[in-house]
Amino acid sequence: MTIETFFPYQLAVAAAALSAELEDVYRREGGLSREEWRVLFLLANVDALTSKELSRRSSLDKVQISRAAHRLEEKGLIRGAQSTQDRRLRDYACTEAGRAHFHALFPRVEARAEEVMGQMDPDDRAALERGVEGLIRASDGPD
Amino acid sequence: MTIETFFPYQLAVAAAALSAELEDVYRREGGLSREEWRVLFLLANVDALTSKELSRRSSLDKVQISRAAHRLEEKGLIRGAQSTQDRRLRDYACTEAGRAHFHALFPRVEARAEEVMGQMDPDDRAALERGVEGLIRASDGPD
DNA sequence: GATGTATTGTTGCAGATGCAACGATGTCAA
DNA sequence: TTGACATCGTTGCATCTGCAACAATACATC
Repeated sequence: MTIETFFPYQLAVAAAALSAELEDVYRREGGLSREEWRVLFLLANVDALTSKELSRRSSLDKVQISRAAHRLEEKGLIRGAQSTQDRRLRDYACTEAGRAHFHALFPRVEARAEEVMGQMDPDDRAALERGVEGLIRASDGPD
Repeated sequence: MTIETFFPYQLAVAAAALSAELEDVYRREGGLSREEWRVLFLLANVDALTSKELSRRSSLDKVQISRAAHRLEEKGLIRGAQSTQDRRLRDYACTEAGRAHFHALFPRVEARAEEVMGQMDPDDRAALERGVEGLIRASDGPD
């Protein structure tokens, strides 16, 4: 048994490779960290989300959300305010500048992803997409 | 388009979930960081490897290898010395304690991986393994 | 050999990260 | 209403990480 054939290692390497490609785009061309990218992604297509929902849907913890949101506010890409329904939470929404920034950036990120995924055998690619969904179901599954 | 259906995000989440499960084992039960785990994994099954080979085969850069190797040496799990063939490099080898530590730890890590992977539909699992190999080939491919 | 260039491991340092603690707020039972 | 407990966002702090610089070594060319 060598590490190159140990499946969890293979999965980590494959995911890191694709992630690094995309991060190269939204960091260099968009000036965003991975956490900021995820938060902006979530907010760009909806009216507003609470910090709690952002955390759950981005797979980031509350500290990461707090810090990423601060930086995005400083950049003028989102704005946040104390929630009126539960004053422990904060409601976040995209600014127009944030929406524009995201919609300018997203096609480039998507294109880079396609550059990598497009090199795969189509059947391998379909298998990967199916398998990843299966693993996600198994991970947050009913245990 | 929401982030939950964006494939690169799904892949990152799935990989992070499995990785966190395994890290929980080799960190808590083995006292190893992810970098230390990979280096020990590589050295446990061979006579010796140079720092350069460790870096390439572990997908870690030279700084990470240098620091992980230092910590493993402090713990008495590996030993290193300047290579005689290329004195810029270092040769690393497992100690007996290191080999014993790894072979006591590995089945537990493998078992945890099986706990997660075993919850997958067998066809999904086969698809995942095939897809990951395909993505790795596409990543370090002939481009 | 001498010299210039490339590669490797290590280290310093600035920035990022994870964790625990804290105050503020909400919830629920009495 | 009061009190006990839970949840949320933020902040300090210790640690980790990535990046650039550096010294040592190897290699190619002359």
